[in-house]
Amino acid sequence: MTSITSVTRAPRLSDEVARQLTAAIRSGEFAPGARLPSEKELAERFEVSRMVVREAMSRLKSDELIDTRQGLGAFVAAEPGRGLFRLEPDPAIAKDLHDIFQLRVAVEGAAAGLAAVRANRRELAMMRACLREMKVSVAGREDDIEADNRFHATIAQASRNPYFDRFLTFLGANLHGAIAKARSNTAARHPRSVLAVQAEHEAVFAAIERRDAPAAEAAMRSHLSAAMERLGLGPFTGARL
Amino acid sequence: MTSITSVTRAPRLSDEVARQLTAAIRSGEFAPGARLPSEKELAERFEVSRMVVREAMSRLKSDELIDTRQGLGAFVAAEPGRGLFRLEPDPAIAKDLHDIFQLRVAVEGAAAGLAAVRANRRELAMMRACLREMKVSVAGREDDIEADNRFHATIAQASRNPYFDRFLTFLGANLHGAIAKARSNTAARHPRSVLAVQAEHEAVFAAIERRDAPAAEAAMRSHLSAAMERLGLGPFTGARL
DNA sequence: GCTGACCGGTTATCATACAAGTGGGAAAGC
DNA sequence: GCTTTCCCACTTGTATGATAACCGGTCAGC
Repeated sequence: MTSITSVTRAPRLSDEVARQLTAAIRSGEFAPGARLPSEKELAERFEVSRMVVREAMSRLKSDELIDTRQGLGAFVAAEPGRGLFRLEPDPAIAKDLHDIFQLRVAVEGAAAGLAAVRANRRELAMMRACLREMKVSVAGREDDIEADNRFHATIAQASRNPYFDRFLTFLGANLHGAIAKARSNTAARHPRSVLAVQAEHEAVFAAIERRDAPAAEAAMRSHLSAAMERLGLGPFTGARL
Repeated sequence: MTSITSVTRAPRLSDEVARQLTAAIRSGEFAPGARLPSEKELAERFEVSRMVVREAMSRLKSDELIDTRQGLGAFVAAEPGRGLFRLEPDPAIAKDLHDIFQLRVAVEGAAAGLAAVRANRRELAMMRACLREMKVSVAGREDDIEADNRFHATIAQASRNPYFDRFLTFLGANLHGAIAKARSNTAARHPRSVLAVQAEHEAVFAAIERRDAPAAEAAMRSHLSAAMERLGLGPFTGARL
């Protein structure tokens, strides 16, 4: 047995039905406001039980692609996909990774600017603690991703805008896996870049601490843009603040 | 019959079950990786049929909150909610509206900066056309929301980053309803503010046309921040670029 | 012309049954 | 005692059929 690989598990029927219906709606085959065929009819067309169709519809409902009313039928939502922002599970393509990271740079930069205005003593103390912790690690020639993430998360919270916080957490969760992979490819970080990261972090914090919003935003963008380059994603190429 | 109001339609059972399960997972009652009770057990606990539970689970699956495997059970995802960013259907609260709009300011500002670098001739022509169209409307003392939206959408596309584009479309869809309501409250726009809007748009376009990214970003932020104030949402309070 | 009961079709829910996958433990073999 | 095999309980996936609630239109009755 030489070329064994993971077997392809049979996909669930409801997944497949949901996929096809979603595609049909997104492609405009069913226009907004149009009525979908009845569950019975769809069940016959897909050659599955009505339950499978119902489960698929249930998912479309939670994605706000359709709207159902008892006795009437299922209708394509006026704005299909509103209220929902999705990212593909694992952005393997470097271009996508670059684009998502770019979005993060913009948002987290603005978050740092807000944090400079709004951060309270507790949050400043937290950032300071993270910096200290990372500094210790730098001395030991390794990086402390844990403290790094905490530092960024604290800034997001200090923006006092829960939507910034939530969106950055969301982007982070989607980037972390890909970043870890990219990092393992480019071998371990050089001690030099560890030092650079530390300096960048300190620049961000210094600006926040002295309540200098533009400087904080610029420092954060500069830091993240440098991080992009370290990961081999190319520069930010946005506005140089 | 004085105080008649729209009746509260009985919520679907599967909605309610999905809501409670989602809350339980988000609150950490079921930790990541933990196994949920079986469908049978949940059905008994909620006093509904197994079908209802299955439909609810189906939605949690599509939200990537849980993962099910035949014969084993349902498990909370390692990172619940990763890959999905949701906004509440109708952010009625002014604070939320302000926060979401603030996020838009940050992202669309950056998009304008990117557009200044990357916009091609076709996109510049499109922006110019929108400006002309709005100018005509200004002369007639009314605003052209259609052309306004198209102008902003073109800038988002010109950023050449599909994630900026998609995210701004997403935010726009969620804000439009609330904005329309806020606008009807503050009566019709004054002719003065219509003129101001036109001037702001032209400033944004001028910066993009001369490939001045920082100026484009600043102009867009200034424009959107002014829009926030016109809607009674307060200023942006971010970094002044 | 208007009202109101009725009807066919649709979704929502329930109950039950069977198929298929999983893991553990009983039972058999050594 | 140890290993291997097989069986069984449990779980999710799918199918079927039935009932309730709901909706829009129809049509008899007035």
